[in-house]
Amino acid sequence: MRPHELPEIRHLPLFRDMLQANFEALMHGAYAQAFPAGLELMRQGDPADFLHVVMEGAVELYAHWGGRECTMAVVRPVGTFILAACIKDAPYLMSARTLERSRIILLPSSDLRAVFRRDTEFAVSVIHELAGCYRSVVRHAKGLKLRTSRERIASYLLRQSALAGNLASYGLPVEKRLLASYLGMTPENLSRTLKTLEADGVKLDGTRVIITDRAKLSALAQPDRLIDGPDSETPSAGASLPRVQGGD
Amino acid sequence: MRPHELPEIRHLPLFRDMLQANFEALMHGAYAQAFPAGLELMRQGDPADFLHVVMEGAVELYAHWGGRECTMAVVRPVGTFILAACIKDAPYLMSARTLERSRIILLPSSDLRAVFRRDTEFAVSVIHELAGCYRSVVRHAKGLKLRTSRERIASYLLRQSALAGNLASYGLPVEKRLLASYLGMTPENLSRTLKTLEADGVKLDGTRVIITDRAKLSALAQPDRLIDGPDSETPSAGASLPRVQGGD
DNA sequence: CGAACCCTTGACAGAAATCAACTAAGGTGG
DNA sequence: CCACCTTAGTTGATTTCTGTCAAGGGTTCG
Repeated sequence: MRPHELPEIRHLPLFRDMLQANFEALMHGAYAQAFPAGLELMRQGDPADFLHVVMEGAVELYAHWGGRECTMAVVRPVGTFILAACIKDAPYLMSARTLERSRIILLPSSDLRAVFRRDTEFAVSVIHELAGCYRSVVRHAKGLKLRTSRERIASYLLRQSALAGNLASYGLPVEKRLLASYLGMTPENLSRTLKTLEADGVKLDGTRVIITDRAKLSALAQPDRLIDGPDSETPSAGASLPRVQGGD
Repeated sequence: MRPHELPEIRHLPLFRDMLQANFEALMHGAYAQAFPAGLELMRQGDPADFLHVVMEGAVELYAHWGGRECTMAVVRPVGTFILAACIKDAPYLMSARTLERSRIILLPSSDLRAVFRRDTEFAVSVIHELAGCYRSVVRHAKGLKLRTSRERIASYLLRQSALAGNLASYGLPVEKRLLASYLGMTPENLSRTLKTLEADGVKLDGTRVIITDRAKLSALAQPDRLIDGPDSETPSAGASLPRVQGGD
């Protein structure tokens, strides 16, 4: 592990309140590893042996069933994933692969479970983390069930604009096909719908998003803090940049 | 609160491991209340002041946006809901209404937060509960994104059959329109698709489900423990009967 | 008995997946 | 440096699926 990484981890909401001794114990069993882009880190159904912390790069969490596949979330530095499976000592519900070359720290889940049993502050942090993850997925599910794909795209674009500081123009953080899968549609559908959205105040130039009429776009997307969420409640990554939507 | 209710609550996974003194403290601020059917218990966006424990009856958790509405879960005795919002002291993401006449116990969320800060065993229970809720919603989202509505219906019917002890015939625990909403479709769509499923090994007679060819139905539904879940991981309600799928 | 309400069915319109072809960009290897 | 290959993205044609609107049958409950 690199010298600058330890304090970065320590400052994560998940680890910042625990006793130093326990933090050190937890980190003692940890090890960092670099992975090339496109590597499958875990497959759904595998036993959960390690909590993963993304230090550099990006990781896609996805699910598959009956030959189909869909993106569930993207985790960026500094964020953690598969906390829930580690805690329950249960099989992963999602697979994970690197989207770029990534550095990831692995914490043995048995250590994790041992430490929160003796460190109440850490237990409270885990509780908050899980509650945040839970609410994040509920929001995702609400979006899928209540909004049309057109509305999901519009609100996604507005949400990203907000994350970029309410800029009218910003770059998409992920490939379009991944975005389509995350939003629950096919790439063809996304492509076509994006084109029709030009009439509603947003235009795409390659990977560049240009909001031409925010009011109009908002009228369509009807952003709602109970779906799109306030920044304060972004899941694992505290002040970082979960560009698609984190989660565990 | 009734005399028999306290031990029932005490035996819930969420409360069974905490210190007796803390359990008593928690219950001191609690009160039970009876509600008629069809009453809105809370509206999404409201502040989370009470953890709810369903002792009798049934509660529907649902979400709304832009004039639309959808069912997210049904909670039955003995189960809890909105734990996550209580912990984060954040607004509810879902509304709740009684489906039948129900008895519900309300625990002030401030007491809850105070107690798990000083009772590690309780904190660990909360962690497990939340992790279970999280995994439950992830499964729901996976079903929505990976399966067609036809497949969702088929696997739902098989899942319920399993809960009923793998009976070939059992009664639907909820109204069809609610089921449709839970499964992410319109009542009309459910009605029509159910009819076509007669060719795939399942028949409905009113509210009665009759599985005529389990192998054929399974081939269509392709039940998957990473979506449909093993019983052991049902969310809040331990050995109880979360007929649609619990959750918080 | 009447009024809701649930469920079903039909007809239709809209949305989305699928299949296929084509472009453009990036990377590889000669 | 160029030819080649791979892959993301777009576009079109088509089919399938799904939501919507409307009407009718059945049940429950006041």
